[in-house]
Amino acid sequence: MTMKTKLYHHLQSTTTKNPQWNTLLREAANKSLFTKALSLYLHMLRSGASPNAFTFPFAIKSCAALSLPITGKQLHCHVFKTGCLLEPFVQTSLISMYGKCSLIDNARKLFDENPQSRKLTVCYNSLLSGYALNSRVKDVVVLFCEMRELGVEINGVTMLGLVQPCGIPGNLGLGMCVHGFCVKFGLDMDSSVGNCLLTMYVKSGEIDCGRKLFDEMPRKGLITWNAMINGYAQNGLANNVLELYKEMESKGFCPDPLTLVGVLSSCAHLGALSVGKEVERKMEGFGFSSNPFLNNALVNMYARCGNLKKARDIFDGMPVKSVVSWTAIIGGYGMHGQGEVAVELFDEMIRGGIKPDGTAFVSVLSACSHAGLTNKGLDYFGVMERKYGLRPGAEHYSCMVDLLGRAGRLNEARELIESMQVRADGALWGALLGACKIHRNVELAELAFEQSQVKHSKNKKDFSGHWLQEPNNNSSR
DNA sequence: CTAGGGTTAG
Repeated sequence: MTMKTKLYHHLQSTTTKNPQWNTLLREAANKSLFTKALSLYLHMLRSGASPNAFTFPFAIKSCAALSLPITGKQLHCHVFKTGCLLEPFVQTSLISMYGKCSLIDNARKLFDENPQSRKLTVCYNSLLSGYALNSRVKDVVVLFCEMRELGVEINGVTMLGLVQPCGIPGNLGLGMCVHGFCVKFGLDMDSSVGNCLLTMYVKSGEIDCGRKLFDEMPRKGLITWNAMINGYAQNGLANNVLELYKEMESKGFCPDPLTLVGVLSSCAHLGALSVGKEVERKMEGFGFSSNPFLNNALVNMYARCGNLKKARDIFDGMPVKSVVSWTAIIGGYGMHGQGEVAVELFDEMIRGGIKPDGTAFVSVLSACSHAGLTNKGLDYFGVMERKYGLRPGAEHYSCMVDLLGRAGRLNEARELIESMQVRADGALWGALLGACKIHRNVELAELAFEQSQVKHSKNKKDFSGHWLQEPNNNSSR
């Protein structure tokens, strides 16, 4: 091949093949085939074609979805070299990628480096959603105020960034204020904003507010129904879940995996095995059988309903087991008196390289407690903070009090309570009271009873929302 | 830029 033909081939590949690569990349990313999208991008580079402003966003999006910050940073370099950084489509995808990879400061830097950012709603929106994802509530509010001061248009996506972080406990006051803003901007009936507000209320435990909003929403979509169903499920209102699920089906909506997750978890709580089995058949019928969320919920459902064999079969058949899958099966063995199996599984999980979280420790500690494996439980409790850096919460102390209490080691239980750094809750006093009853310790029982009667407030710290001024009718929109 | 999900003692 002569120099001339080489050059010709090169030119042809960069000019005529570029649109083809872009199309393939876009299609892969839009189908959520992110690994494929990234490998297409690499193929493209190797073939000599040069990426452009229509290439980068899809590659960057794929990094964000796969949580690959290092590849993301490399893409940032490529963007810089090709001079596409000022393209809003490219810039917003980079900001979003940094936000999703928890590199929010990089996102901010990118936003600040481009003076054009402060004129565009989409740039603000991408940074807002990054702050929201990283629970940086104050930054969200400050940025929103800045938008209003500069007169940048506010749209539904802006409000999503504002509403999302209000679902975390303690932010409900701000959330209600934000809801007011949505109404004033006429965006509360925007379906995504409405769904987001609904989720915010149910996550804050304000299930009645959520239901009111749900009933008022004029155009309820599948996501709306799912948000309400899962809201009930997360608040332990399992009967409401089944009722609403029935209503949803009667209205002709077809459930998707998210619907069925909430329904299955409620079946688990109610011990409603027959409904659970019906859901399992539906899963198979709709082709959701390999959904890991649904399989975790299914393992939990069978375990809680007492069918440990079925739970174990599903668990064993799962190709990828997360800490949630392990927690479900460990808890299942634990609550049915097979603490030895639960402990073995817990150790097997650790040997397999899965890091236990606070919930996994709750399930193994309670398994030890039920099976009388007192010292084993004490070992786990010790290792929890020392080895895994997990600070025990009230729920862990409750398990420990239960564990020590059942073993008759009431003084140790008492000492443990006295040494606690977290506030005791009703469950802890209940566990102590139960132990006192078994071991006939009247004096300690009196104390436990007294304490268990104290109302344990849910620690709802309200933001006053005074950072936000009332919106003027003449600004924005 | 873009709304909804699984596991947790008593």
